[in-house]
Amino acid sequence: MELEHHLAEMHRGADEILVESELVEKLKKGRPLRVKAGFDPTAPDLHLGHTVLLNKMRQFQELGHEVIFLIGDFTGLIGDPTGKSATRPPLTADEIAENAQTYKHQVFKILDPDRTVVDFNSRWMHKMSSADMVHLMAKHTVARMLERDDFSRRYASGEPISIHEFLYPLVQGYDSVALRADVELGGTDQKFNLLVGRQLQSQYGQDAQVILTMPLLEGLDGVKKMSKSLDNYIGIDEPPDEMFGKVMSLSDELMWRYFELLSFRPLADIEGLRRSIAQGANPRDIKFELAIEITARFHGEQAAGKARESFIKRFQKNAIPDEIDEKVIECSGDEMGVAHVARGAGLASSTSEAVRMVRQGAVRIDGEKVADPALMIAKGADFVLQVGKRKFARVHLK
RNA sequence: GGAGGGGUACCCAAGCGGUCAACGGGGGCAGACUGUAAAUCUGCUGGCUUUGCCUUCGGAGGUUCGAAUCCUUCCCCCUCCA
Repeated sequence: MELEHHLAEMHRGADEILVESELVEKLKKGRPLRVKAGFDPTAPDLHLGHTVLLNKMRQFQELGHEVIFLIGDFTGLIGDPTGKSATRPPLTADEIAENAQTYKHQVFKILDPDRTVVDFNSRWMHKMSSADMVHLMAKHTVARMLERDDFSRRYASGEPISIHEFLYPLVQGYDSVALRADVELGGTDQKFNLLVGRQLQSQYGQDAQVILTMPLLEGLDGVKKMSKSLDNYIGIDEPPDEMFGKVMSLSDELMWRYFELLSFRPLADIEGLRRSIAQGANPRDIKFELAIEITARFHGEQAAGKARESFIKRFQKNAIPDEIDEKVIECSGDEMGVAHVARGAGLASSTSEAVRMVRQGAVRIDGEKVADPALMIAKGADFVLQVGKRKFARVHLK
């Protein structure tokens, strides 16, 4: 009974569990499992996409298992294999330590700190000798490496593959050996690497880990995976209003995906919500529920409620939100052009862009549309400046 | 080591001496419409002291009244052969 419940929980949201029978065997032993999940040290700003995995880790903790939050600082030193940009400068020890702190701060909004071991793969990788490294490399073949989708695709289409990229799966797999992991969690894109871990463990005489993959969460665009570099993410440190607003901007279709992967509500509940829309409920109201649940998780119930209020105010009543940033802008002469003010207030990234915004009718002062890009504002003025639908600032020209 | 192909704005991709801040597509942003969204339509999409000026087509030089386009050289990537 107990076992079946365990398994059912583990299956929730999961894409694959390999090999399930081995998982059952491991569970039957009755001891807590060592569950590993690796994270990249260079991107300590977590977003909701990462939390899909964190939620799963938390679930394992709740089921009584030991979770290892592994920071791949060694792997990070090698450099990003898929990055097109110039080689990433290696992180210093200080930077890594700092990132680790940020990680902890963010991760423990979801994980239970008392039941989480934070570790770094440099702990064993730095000690590894060149000879050991050669031994490790000897455990895998080029042909098998090329089985990996992205490698084979790149190879076939003539894109470069650096030798060191082959080290990635090996090192990650070796981490499982070093940690004697029973289970490794990861995104579906990690499947290959996770499987290498299994293989290496057997070759090093250990029981192979079970792997559990979680789907990748699509970003705000609904197509590509959520990522910082694509700027389609919701960061878990974002202010409540921002977070709420972003969830509300999801398309109706995408909303269900978020319910599935991020909500803690029982699946039956979510089915109920779907039915209510079929029966004529406004999808917007259902989206409110999602936005509240997610915002409350990171900012508390109260902040979530407030975010909802200001959202309604801003969009449904088209009013100016209560809490907006105040900006004091230094005015050198007697007056200053709107475009400069907008740039100065951080509402446009360049003067040229600000001018464009005005021409497109996207700029408002105290709710009034600005028509002339050359409009001058007198020194000492106080007003609310709006660029587009969501960018506001209360400005004082000093 | 040899032969060939290629490096253009966020991405893809035209252009191959002036009319090029650079066609087209994607993406993004804005406006209209909506339910906030999607779809659709329209516009914008290097910067600035914005009816004008400045910097951009892998880097550096050069030819020219004038270069993304021609020449030299360097760097990088790909393919085939060894």
